[in-house]
Amino acid sequence: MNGYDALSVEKKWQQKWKEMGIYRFEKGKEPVYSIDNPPRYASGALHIGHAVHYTHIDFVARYKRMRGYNVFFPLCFDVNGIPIEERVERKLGVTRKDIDRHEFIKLCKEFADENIGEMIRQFEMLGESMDDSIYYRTDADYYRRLTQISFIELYKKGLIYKGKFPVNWCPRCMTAMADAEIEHVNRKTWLNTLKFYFVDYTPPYEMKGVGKDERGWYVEIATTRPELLATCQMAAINPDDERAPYLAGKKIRAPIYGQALEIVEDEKVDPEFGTGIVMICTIGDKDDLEWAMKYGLELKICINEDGTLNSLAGKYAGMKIEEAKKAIIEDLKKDGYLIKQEELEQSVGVCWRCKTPIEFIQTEQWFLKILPFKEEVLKAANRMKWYPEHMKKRLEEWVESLKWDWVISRQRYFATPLPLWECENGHVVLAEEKQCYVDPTMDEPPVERCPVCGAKLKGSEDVFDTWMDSSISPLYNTFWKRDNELFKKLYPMSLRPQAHDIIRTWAFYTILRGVLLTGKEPFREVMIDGFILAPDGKPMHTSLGNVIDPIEIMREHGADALRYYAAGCKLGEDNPFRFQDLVRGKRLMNKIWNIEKFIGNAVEAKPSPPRELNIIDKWILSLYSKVVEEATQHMDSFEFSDAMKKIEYFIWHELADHYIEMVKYRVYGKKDESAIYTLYEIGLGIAKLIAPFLPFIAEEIYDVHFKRFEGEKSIHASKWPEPLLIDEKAVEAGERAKKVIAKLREWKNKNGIALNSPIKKVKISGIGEEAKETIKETMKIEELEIGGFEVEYESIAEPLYNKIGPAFKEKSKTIVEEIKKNPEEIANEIEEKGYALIGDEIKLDREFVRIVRKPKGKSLIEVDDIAILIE
RNA sequence: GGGCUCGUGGUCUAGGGGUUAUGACGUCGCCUUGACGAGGCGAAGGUCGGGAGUUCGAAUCUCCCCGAGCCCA
Repeated sequence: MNGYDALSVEKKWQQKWKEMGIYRFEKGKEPVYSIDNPPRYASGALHIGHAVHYTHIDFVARYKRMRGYNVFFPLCFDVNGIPIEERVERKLGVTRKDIDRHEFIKLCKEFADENIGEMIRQFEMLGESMDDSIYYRTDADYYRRLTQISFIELYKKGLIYKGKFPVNWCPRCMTAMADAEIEHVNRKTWLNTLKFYFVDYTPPYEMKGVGKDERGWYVEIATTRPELLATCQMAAINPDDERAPYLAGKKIRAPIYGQALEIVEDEKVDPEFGTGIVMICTIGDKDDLEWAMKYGLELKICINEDGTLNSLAGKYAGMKIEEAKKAIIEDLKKDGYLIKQEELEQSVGVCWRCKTPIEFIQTEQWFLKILPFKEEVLKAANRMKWYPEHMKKRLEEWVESLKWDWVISRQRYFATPLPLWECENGHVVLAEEKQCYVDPTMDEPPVERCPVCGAKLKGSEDVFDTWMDSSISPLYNTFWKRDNELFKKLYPMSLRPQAHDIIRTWAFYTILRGVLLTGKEPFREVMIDGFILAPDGKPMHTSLGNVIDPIEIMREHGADALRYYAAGCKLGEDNPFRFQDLVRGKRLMNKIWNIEKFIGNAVEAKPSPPRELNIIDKWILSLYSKVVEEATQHMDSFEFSDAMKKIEYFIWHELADHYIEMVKYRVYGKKDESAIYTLYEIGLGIAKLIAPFLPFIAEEIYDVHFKRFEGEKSIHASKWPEPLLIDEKAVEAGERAKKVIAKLREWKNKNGIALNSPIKKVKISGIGEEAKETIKETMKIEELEIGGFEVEYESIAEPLYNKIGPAFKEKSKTIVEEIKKNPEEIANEIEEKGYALIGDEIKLDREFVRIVRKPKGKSLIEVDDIAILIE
């Protein structure tokens, strides 16, 4: 009855908050807490992982605001790159090469625009307190301008170069790809075992993988890529292989093409794979490339940009890779080179969008030097605080393993253009900073002709890898190149929140760019989130049918319920989605709602501190104050689940279960000023404590019960609570009263007595008088005596393991056993003599045991050393 | 194959050297008392993925194995 109606309340505040505009960053106001909010990729629906991550970020934003910070938390979208191009291509059934470049870009922008409106709506539903007055999108001129300016600066510093270099290439998308864009999938393929005849060598005897036929002796080599035979330059065998002494250094001939290959020893060769001897083409996969570097092989590439073979491939030139593979296998068979074909499960690098296998090809690309800056990046990473700390290791491992520079150019359309023109002789003219944003495919160069050779200039058609855009978000956010004064104040940013899958991309590139362009790390703290898994603990996949839609969850249970789940997800860990958390969250909210209703009914005017506080009020205020302290500490280190748990336990199991029961007699009718004051302070305080987590219900509670007495128009513009008082004596007395009352309630329950039915006479021994009235009134005891009856106590010794262990080592076990066997005797002995004798020689001092007093007798109710007698 | 992380009652989770192992969801029993039955009281249920080791003592540390996640190869 009168439960909390989340859905209608949330709808109301979504609307009102928009009108109120309370989440505004104010330029110049200190102190600032700035969040490098991940720009949401403008591809469409919010998934549950996004929902939880952005909710975590919102916890921080709301908390910091309440702590008095001027919070910078932008509403922002990432609108560059291949996924949007892909969507548009698929939607229109075309490839971008079919339409005009600028027409295509326009279509991409329109596609993004359509999504952004819906995504803003989703953020509102979630209760995100992002600030739309500092809105940005990464495809806007004002943003791309910075990408270009940063390129110009890096170029002038000599960190950019153009080079021929083998790059990952998707033959379908016709673009170079960063390693990060490559997915690995398992595919079935044929492993072909081929004969490579020796040039002029006769092995001493037949061995595994070495055979002889009418044409002579040969080595068997297994390969999945026979179409690359033309570029084959070496073969290798593991030095531990027993055949190595006979084969290493010998020469063999590649089938069909006939070039001679030397067999080398290399421990990277897996002796178990195929025949244990591999052929090395310069560029088949990354291992090949490493070998090519290691042995200084010439880079021979037989695959073109469009996935056809070039003239190196001889008669197979012009064929597509798969076609050529089939043809060459036919020829190998025909010519007697093919020994056998086996099916093989193989991990293949594919384009993350279109799943076409990636090839290495030689292209002209632009590079940003990163290899010389590994140390600096690591140092910068060390100056930042990582939550959780172990995430930093992932970055370190990545940086240390880097082998080549960053390919920053792409052959795409929907991204930031490189701000440069080139002449036919390869001279480069950079755009001027003031020209940016500039699109060299449309705009004029700053000079008419090449200043070096006078040739005509042509605008670059290359665009940037979108990480070039993403990794300047802290520079954009701190007004770099827009307002130098602000930049000096705001950079580095306070916090980078992100997920653990892009440590090697977003985090790394951002730190690198920050270091290269400013000499400083881009943020002070990094908060790394894990993934949200399906309820079954597996990653969510449409094909597995285990996808959870956050929008549906919110429509059914409300955003606060979803946020309650998010609060239970530990930072940095992968969490399965838990429907049970929604249930618990809703119950908690209902509980809080009713507590606040009780408090609201009791309070008529804003109470001032009373002349004297009741001891029970001091008790609950102390517990409350401790929770405030603990929650604050947890929030400061992004331990949301710990904070939430502490707050929740206090609200439900201290405030509701005990305090409110104990205070009712002073509220009904009497309006005790100490009680009203306490209820008001805690009622308001807990609403504030839950405000970052459950912003909707917190606001509604504030609006209904507290706003008329408080100054702020929204709880989210109010101050985070401070501890009020901590009185250990009151805590002790309150805890004892709580135990007595709990025991009496339990006793009533067990005896089928209604909780509010009176008890005639109760005697209690073992507590003081402080809380006598509370116990008497709460339990409706007509006559309560403290003391007033003889209780026999017995002392019991309990072993203190952490004391006994280090002192007695291997004898500890016996001692503990003895104590457990005769707890009373040992306690008595220690109380009399100061020590107890165990066996003949072990003297057990008082410091090794805890002596507990317990009432003796069965007709009593006992809690610890308290005895209760009901007559 | 490598780096990092995780594996605790039916389910999810806390705890990361000291011995009745936290709580939630679910289950069972009792209780309509003036904030709340979306509540209260109580109960059953785990020996902490498996194995070995270090230690007086291990869910907690070390090693190996098994399973999972992310990234990389």
